[in-house]
Parts: sequence; structure tokens; C-alpha cells
Amino acid sequence: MTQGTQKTRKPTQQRGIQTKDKILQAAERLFSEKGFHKTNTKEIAAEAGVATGSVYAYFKDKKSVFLDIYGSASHITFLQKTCRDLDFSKKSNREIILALLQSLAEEHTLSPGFRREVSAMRVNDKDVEAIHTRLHEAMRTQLVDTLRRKEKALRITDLDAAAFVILCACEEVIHASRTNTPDIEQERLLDTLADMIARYVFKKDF
Amino acid sequence: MTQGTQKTRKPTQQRGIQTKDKILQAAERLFSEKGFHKTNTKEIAAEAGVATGSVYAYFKDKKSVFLDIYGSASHITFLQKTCRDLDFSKKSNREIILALLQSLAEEHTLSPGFRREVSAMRVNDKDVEAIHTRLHEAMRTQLVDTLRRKEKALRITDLDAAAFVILCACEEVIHASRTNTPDIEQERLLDTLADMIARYVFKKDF
Amino acid sequence: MTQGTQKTRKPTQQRGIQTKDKILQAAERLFSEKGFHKTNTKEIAAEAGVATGSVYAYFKDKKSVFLDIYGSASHITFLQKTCRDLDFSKKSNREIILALLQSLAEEHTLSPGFRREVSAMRVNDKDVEAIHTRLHEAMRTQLVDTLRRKEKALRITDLDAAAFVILCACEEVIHASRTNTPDIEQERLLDTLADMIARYVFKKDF
Amino acid sequence: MTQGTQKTRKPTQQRGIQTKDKILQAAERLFSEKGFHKTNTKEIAAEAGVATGSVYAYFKDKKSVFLDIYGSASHITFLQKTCRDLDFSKKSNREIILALLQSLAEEHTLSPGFRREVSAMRVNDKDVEAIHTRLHEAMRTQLVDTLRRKEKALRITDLDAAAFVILCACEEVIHASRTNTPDIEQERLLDTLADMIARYVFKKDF
DNA sequence: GATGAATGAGTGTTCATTCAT
DNA sequence: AATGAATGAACACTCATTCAT
Repeated sequence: MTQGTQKTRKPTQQRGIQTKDKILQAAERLFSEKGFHKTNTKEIAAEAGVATGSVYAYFKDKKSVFLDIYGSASHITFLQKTCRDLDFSKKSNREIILALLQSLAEEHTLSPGFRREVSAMRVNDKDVEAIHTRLHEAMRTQLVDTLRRKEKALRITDLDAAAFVILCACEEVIHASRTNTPDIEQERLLDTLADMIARYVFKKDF
Repeated sequence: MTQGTQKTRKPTQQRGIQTKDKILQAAERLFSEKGFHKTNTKEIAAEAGVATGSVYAYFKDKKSVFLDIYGSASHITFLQKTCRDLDFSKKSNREIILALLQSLAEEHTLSPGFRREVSAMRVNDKDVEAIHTRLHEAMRTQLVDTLRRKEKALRITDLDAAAFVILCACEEVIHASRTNTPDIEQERLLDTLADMIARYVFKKDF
Repeated sequence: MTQGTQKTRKPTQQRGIQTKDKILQAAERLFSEKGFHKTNTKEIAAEAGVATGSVYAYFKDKKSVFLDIYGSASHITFLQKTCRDLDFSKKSNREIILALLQSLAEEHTLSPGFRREVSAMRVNDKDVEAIHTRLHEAMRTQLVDTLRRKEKALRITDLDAAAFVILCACEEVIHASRTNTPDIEQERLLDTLADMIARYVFKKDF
Repeated sequence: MTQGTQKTRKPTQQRGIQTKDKILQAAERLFSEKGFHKTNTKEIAAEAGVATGSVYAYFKDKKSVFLDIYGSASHITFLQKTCRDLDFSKKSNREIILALLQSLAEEHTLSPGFRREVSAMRVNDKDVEAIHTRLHEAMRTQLVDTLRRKEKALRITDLDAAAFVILCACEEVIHASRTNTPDIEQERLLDTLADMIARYVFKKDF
């Protein structure tokens, strides 16, 4: 997905696929635990149970291992499902928003270290930033579409800007509520955030 | 402020203070431009016009130069002034919030590189995170206090959580609107955000 | 020719011979273009359309591929023909020498890269040097024999030393005239060299 | 001489000059013995009695250590003196040429390994070739000038081409007579070469 | 106080060679 | 016979830190 050059191996055989997967999983584990810069390629190979050279058989360099993990379908899929599955019919507007937030928070919980690493790397690396922007935009589109399904209930008209702002707020609140060793529990923060968003987006909420 | 060991010099003489200041300023310039990891101590010394060894006379190591800059009064002061100066009397609630946002955005503009670096480093470094949390809390306190001054106009009661969420939203929207090479201009995003916050915080806003 | 160990395959079947040939040809092409050190075995295999492992089925290691090419009959044959074909009867002495030079220069033109590579490797590798010496000696013998055919016209008596010196001169002039991005055209240099040799070797030349 | 970038140290202090010299001498020793490619930077540092990093303080990279040695004044000076010191007055033409050859041969004797390495590297490296060409041209100029001093005795008119050809012949004969484990002693070869050149260059030589 | 030369552990990456299939 | 995935030693180069002057 990231490579494509003649030099990196594109595994077709069973064994090759397994090896690449082992590397990917080992790398994700280590990047999450120790961060990108503090993980070296020898460790990745060791953790994956392969030789150093094998990492370079499947990936151009260390960074493209990272990019492959981050850009992989799983990340996109998860984020999109988060929006798609919002069930508008059965709940109050506020509950709908809260469900969205909880879903997003859950994803952070699944690989908190990796998410942390992404937010560190993207500020200094064009390629990481590009993927982050792509994912952000995919989510925005999804969110805009979702909001349109309840158009009559909406207060706001500039859905694009609203979606952008909402996603930013969610991202940072979830991030900060995990790392800031807070005196306020995450649940209370998500509640508050849901309140703010719901009140902003919908005409009434009761 | 960061050291205290016997090894690092605590300048009392005029000359020593000047040297330390030159290093601090040079480092801030370089960290902002190139990031922490891509700036080496030799460059800092060169930019400051001192010898490499002098950096280690005043600072334990490279990181504590960073910490000293970030934790210095100037950063706190700025952020606190931002809140303190909000003039509640003359404007509508929405205008007040917008003024807050613009002030925060302006601070990002003053040293965007350094802020970028902070948000990268804090996720992997306890010490940086600690300072960030401290600043965040200082702002939160300030914001809570400020809101209390207009208590009668408020919709919300959990001011602590609200302040936390508001600040997170501001931080990320400003950050993202700078880096995401956005199809939406910053002004439109700040407007949107101000709308969201004002409607959330205040009983009425018209 | 170079191996003989039990490990390397000695092809008897049609297919094996073809495979070995494909490798040899691919390697010669790549060594000529990119040099020995900058060509890796994977590339050789790819260029030959075989698997990496097959190279090691027919050759002990990378170097013995090189040795096999260089020591092969084709190289000797060409150089010897160059001498053998000199037609002494129809031309002036100077013209004969010039014809020799042009023939040698032409061979350089046919595979300049490979010759270049030989002259680089022989200085650091006993085996390459050995082949080079062998070829040089073969040529010397040939040249001595050739000169003997015109014995009466000769000035000189120490034909062995003369042949050695002549061949060295030819080799380097041709080499240098190709690489030194010269301000003097090759033709003029060959003319000059022919002059020098003819005047040295023959009693008269007019 | 080769660097000049801001990154490589230009030694002014006594100690720095000594260190750079130690590295240069160690490298020349190792390159001569084992060749450029088989000498690694750690070895150079160890042989010089300094740390690996010090090599990179004074030289951009491994190759520029080589270039610095080869391009240094000593090499140029020696070659030029060789020509300049030819004493035309007291000897026969043949003796003059022989003196030239012996002087050149002697230089090869001083650092045979390094010369060998040069002739290997120049065929694959633009920078090495450039220095070689420069030295060759300097010698050519010198030789042409020298010949002009005996203009009346000359047979030839195209001095540039002649000088080029003569130098090539000398270079390769000396080189080959050292490495080809020859059945002919060097002295005999130089004698032969001197004969060839003298007869070519001068009107009479007896 | 100040200098800047010296240090040396650490890292990403390459590639000749092997071997299970 | 042939494959190509896997190996792992080797190497050039960087840079935070120290210390003799």
C-alpha cells in the first residue's frame, strides 16, 4: 500500500504474507509501547521473530512500516463505521452524539499508544500528516452525510465547518482525557462534550 | 528552574545571565523552526554565539533547555492574560467568546513552530506533558473564574468540565486549522467554534 | 572453469547449460553497465530471468561469475585475432601498427564497461590479476610471433620486453583516451602512438 | 582542501592539526594495504588512535578522506618536480628520458598500494578521476614545457599528443611491471621504454 | 567562566549467501 | 533443477555529552 517499488517484496505466498503480518503486528506493538523513535528496526525484527533484513524485504524503510500500519484499511474502516452505525431513530439527539463519542473513545482505547504516536509524528512529518488529513476528511464527509439524514432537526447550515470543529473537539477531549492524568473522569468530560455538540447542532434537545 | 544539581551553573553575574538568555533564545528559535529532534546542541550553541560546552554549563541536558523555555513565565503569562483581558461588559456573549478564540489563535501565530513541537513532545515525554498539564490547568482555572464573573448568564453548572472541554476544542481547532491545509479558512472555523461555545455556555445569545 | 567443488552444479543437460549461459550474459551486461560492486546477485538473477538461488547453483560466489566471464574463451580469442589478422604484406609498417591499435580500441568500444571493471578489480584481486596476466601474456606471445614474421625489418632485438611495453602503452592510451574527457581526440592519440611504436620497432618506416 | 562546508572542522589549533594529520596518515596506510573498500571508518579511527566521530569532524565522509590524500599538495609537487628536475644539459637524450622514468617509478615505489587504489577507484568514481586527470594534465604541461627547452633536437611537432601518450605509456609500464609478477625485470622494461620514447621524440639519439 | 576538540555508543540499511519447499 | 524467502553480519555516519586546556 505504501511501497510499490520494485525493491520491496510483495508477498503472494502464504509464508510471505505471514511474515509481513508478523512484522506489522510487532511494529504496531512496539510503536505503541515505546514510540517510533525509541523503537529500532532490530527490535522490530526480534519481536516479530524474523531477521533484520526481512523488515527491509517488505518495507522500504522504518517509516513506511509506520505508514503502512496507520494507513491500513482497519483504521479507515473503524472510523467510518463509527459514524455509519449511529442509529438516529431510537434515541434522543443528545444520546446519539454521546454514542458517537463513546465509539470514538473506544477506538482510542484499543490502541492508545499508537494514536499517541500518530499525533506526535504528524506535526513533523508530511506523510503522516497526509494520512491523518485523509482520515479526518473521510470522517468529516461521513459526519456531514450523517447529519443530513436528520436535516429537519438541524439548527446549523454550514455543515462542513461544523463537522470539522466537532471532530477536532472530540479528538482532543478524548486524547486529553486519557493523558492529562485528569482530576475529571473521562465520562464526565464526554457528557459535557455531548451536551455542547447536541445543543449546537440541533434545534431542540428535549 | 529545571536543574538544581551541583553541576549546572546558576548564573548570578551579569555575564552569566546574558549567556543563559542567549542560549534560551537561540534554542527557542531553532526548536520552532526545525523541531526538537532535528536541532542539535552544536547548532544551538552556534546560534547563540557560545561554545557547545556552555550549553551544558547552564542546562543539564538538551531536553531541559526545552523544558526551561516551555515552562517559563512568558508562556503562562500570555495564556492567562488572554483570559483576564476578556472584556465582558461591552460585547455580546458570542463576541466575547470570539475574542477569546482570536487571542488564542494569535498566540499560536506568534510561535507556531514551538507549539507544534510541544504537542509532539508531550505525548512521549512525561516532563513536557507535566508542564502542558500545568499550563492547561492554569488556563482552566482562569477560564472558570472568568465565567463565574457572568454567573447569571450561564446555562451550565459544571464549570470545570466545561472549561476543560472548551479549551481542548479551541486548542485542536486552532492547531488543525493551521496544519491541515484546509479547504475551510480559519476564520470560518473560529466563527463556528465561537457559535458552538457561546450557545453551550450562555442561556441566550442574541 | 572456476569452480569444481561438489557444491556447484556442472550442467550437462540442455536446460542447465542454457541457464548458466543466461546468467553469464546477464552478469556481463550488468557488470559492464554498473560495475561489479554496484551490481548485486539479485539483479543478476532478475536480469537472467532465474531465481537468486540458481546463481549459486552454477557459481561458487559472485566473484566467480566475474572470473568466468573474464576468463572465457571469447576474451582471449578476440585479443588473439587482433594480432593474428594483422596483414603485414599490403601495408606500410606504420599502417600495420595503426591497424593493430584500431582493432584494440574497437574491442574497448565493444565492452568498455567491462574492461573498465577489469582494470579496477585486478589491482585488488589476485584472481582477476591472474587472468589479466594470462591474457596479457597470451597477447604478448602473439605479438612477438607476429613481429618475428617481419624479422628483417626490425630494429629491436629484445622482442619480449618490447611487446610488453607496446601492449602497456596501447592499453593505457586507449583507456585514458576514453575516460579523461580529453582535449585531444582519440584518433590523434592513436596516430601519435602508432608513430611512436613504428619508429621504435622498425628500421625504417617510409 | 576537499571540504569547506560548515560542518567539517577546519583545524587551527595545534591539537586539531595533529588529529587531522593522524587520520590522514592512518587512512593512507590502510588504503594502501587493504584498499579503500576493505578499510572501514572504525579501523581508520583506531589506527589513528582517535574516536570514530573525529574522522567525521574533519572529513565529510570516508571518500573525502581518500580525496584529500590523493589531491594533497604532496602528490602534485612530487610529479611536477619529477619533470622540472630533468637535467637536460649533461646527459644524452636517452639518459634524460630514463631519468624521468626512474623518477616516476620511484614515486610508485613510495606508495605503491595507494597508487594501485587510485587506479582502481578512478574508473568508477568521477571525483577520483577528476583529480587523476588534473594531475595528469599538470604533468603533461610540465612535460611539454620541458621538451620545448630542447626544441631543436625534437623530431615531433604535436607535443601535446606526444606528452599524453608518453605519460600513459610510463604509467602503465611502471604499474604493470610492479603487479604482473613479471618474467621480465622492471629495469629491462624501463630501458626498453626509454629507448622507445627517446627514439620517438628526438631527431637522433646517439 | 568559557572553549571546542574528542568521544563512542547507537542506528538504519544493504546484500552475499543459504535452505526449506 | 529451480525457487525466492529468510538470514544476519557488516558498515557509514550522527550527536548528546564530557573534559583538557
